Amino acid sequence: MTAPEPSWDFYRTFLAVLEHGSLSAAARDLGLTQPTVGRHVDALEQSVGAELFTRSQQGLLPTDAALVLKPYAETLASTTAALLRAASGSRDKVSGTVRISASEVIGTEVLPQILATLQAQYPELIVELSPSDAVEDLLQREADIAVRMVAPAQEALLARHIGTISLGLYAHRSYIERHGKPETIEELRRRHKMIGFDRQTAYIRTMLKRYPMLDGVSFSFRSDHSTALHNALRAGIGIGFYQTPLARRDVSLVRLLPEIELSIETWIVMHENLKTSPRCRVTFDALVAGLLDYVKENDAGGRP
Amino acid sequence: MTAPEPSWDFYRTFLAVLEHGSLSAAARDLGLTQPTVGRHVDALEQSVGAELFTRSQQGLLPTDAALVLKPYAETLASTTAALLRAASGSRDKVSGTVRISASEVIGTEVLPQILATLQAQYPELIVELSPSDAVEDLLQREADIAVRMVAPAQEALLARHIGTISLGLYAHRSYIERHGKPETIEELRRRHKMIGFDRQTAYIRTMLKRYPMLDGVSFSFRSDHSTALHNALRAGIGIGFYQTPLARRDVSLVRLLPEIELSIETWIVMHENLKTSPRCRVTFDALVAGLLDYVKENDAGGRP
DNA sequence: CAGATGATATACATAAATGTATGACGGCAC
DNA sequence: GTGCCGTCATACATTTATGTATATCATCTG
Repeated sequence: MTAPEPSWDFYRTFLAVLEHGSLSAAARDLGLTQPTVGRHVDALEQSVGAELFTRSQQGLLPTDAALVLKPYAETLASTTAALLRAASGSRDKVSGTVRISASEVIGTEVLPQILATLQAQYPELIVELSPSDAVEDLLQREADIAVRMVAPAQEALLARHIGTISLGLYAHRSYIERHGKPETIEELRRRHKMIGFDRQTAYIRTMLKRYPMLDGVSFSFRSDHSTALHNALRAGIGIGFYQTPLARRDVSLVRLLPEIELSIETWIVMHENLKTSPRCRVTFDALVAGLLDYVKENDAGGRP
Repeated sequence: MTAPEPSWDFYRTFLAVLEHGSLSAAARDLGLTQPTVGRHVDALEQSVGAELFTRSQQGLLPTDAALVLKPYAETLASTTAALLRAASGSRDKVSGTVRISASEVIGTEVLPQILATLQAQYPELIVELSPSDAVEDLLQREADIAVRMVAPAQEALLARHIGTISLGLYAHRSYIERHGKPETIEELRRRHKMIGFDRQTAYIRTMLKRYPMLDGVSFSFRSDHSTALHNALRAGIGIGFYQTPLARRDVSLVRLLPEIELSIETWIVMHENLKTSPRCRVTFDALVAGLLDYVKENDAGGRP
């Protein structure tokens, strides 16, 4: 009755099929062949006692059962990846791979510089940077180190509070030239176009909670992609929130309504048990130093 | 240069070798043979580029590298186990396996009754109960449902606050007959023996913080094992803290110094994405109902 | 409608992993 | 010391898993 525990490799194959939607595509990805992948799926279905896919000739459609199992398989995949990262590099030298998770803005605009100097110092260090506003779970080992905007509430995590990054309203010079400079919130609401996020993110809710009078502003451009938003801002499409330290680096950006200011807390978080790993240690330290520098620019040259 | 990703089965073998300390023992456990296990370890060492064990003829000693990888492998094992539990049972019927983590006291003294009625109702439900004071990590899927004494600080978890369990000082009637009944804390400190935990647990620290005058009481019996402690208490060895609802069930236990009272908060916690699983759902609900009943006994027949 | 493409399924040959049998070494009890 | 039991390592046979080749069907394109 009790089927023997399936080969753990079946889970890898299962996940690949789930992600690619066909045996053939999964086989290409895994470096196997289509019959083998098919047999793996058969065997796994046998073991778990449930149909995982409804086969058709244009691919495989996952059943509900397969979707239930998907997050587990994803955990397996991220854990094996983390294991291999942990195994990479020796315990004395700074070498091997470290995976960093950060928000899109921080990851694309701030971290590259910091990591560049780090890698100059440690040429054998390989950095995987995952700029994403989806929170990757450190406990599930999706990343080794994370730059986060929420306080970590986890025992097993080593967290370092960096400070507060301030956000202000900015527009490109060219926008101001065409539309003028709003001097009051009322003007902003009535006569100007804003740039914002596509979804009601936690960030937006925070903004409205702090500045309820902003409710009802019209948006001319929405995107979930931070870089696209920033490029839209720089292209003069409209007015948007921008991290103050970043804005200072671009002289063509003009601060508007300086009384409006949001702030986000920043932490750097790492697994407790990675602190003995030299590559994670130095990366953590470099991120701390670099981001402390970054938040310092909040007020540099600010109201004198 | 880049070794191909090792078979995920190697991790399972690796973990078994780590746990059993020898190729042969691991092979027996896995239902493989010793040469196969040896080859798996060889292959994994090749893949990660590090020695994992120093071989000797009385077994294999894990290297530092192996110890670094151990927690990852353990995560893999618990995840695969959770995956199989998730796959067990259909989505309509209450069947399959659910794994519950709880403290030793709750797990041994309180839950069996609750689970008995649950299983009478759902004969196809299989319950795995892990009574342990080590916190099993729900995010790592070591358990499906946990009864916890600390507030869960995790987004992805569905938590239900049960209430407060009160703890009081109790002794068995036979102890009182022999040593008398302490009427003051001073008497307790000077003339009585207490039963307590072996280590300085968080619980002990809480106690001393709340009742600093208890510092310096002498202990006649210490153990990390809650059941052993309670049996010692019932055997009349000494005075100890006991959960009030439990003590009420045993008429031979006498409450001492009723002004001394500790309380522990109780939560029931489950994965967010398990709430669609009928077996987890009904188990969760049964635990909630049963433990709400249990904490109600705190004050039943209390100070009138 | 014909033909190219991409999908799964099956039959068969091959390569790879596993098991069996055995040897060598070390600890432990008597 | 001797016998016994445990360990790992190696050589060889066998089973198992995998790859190759092919058939069949669906979809899209011209």
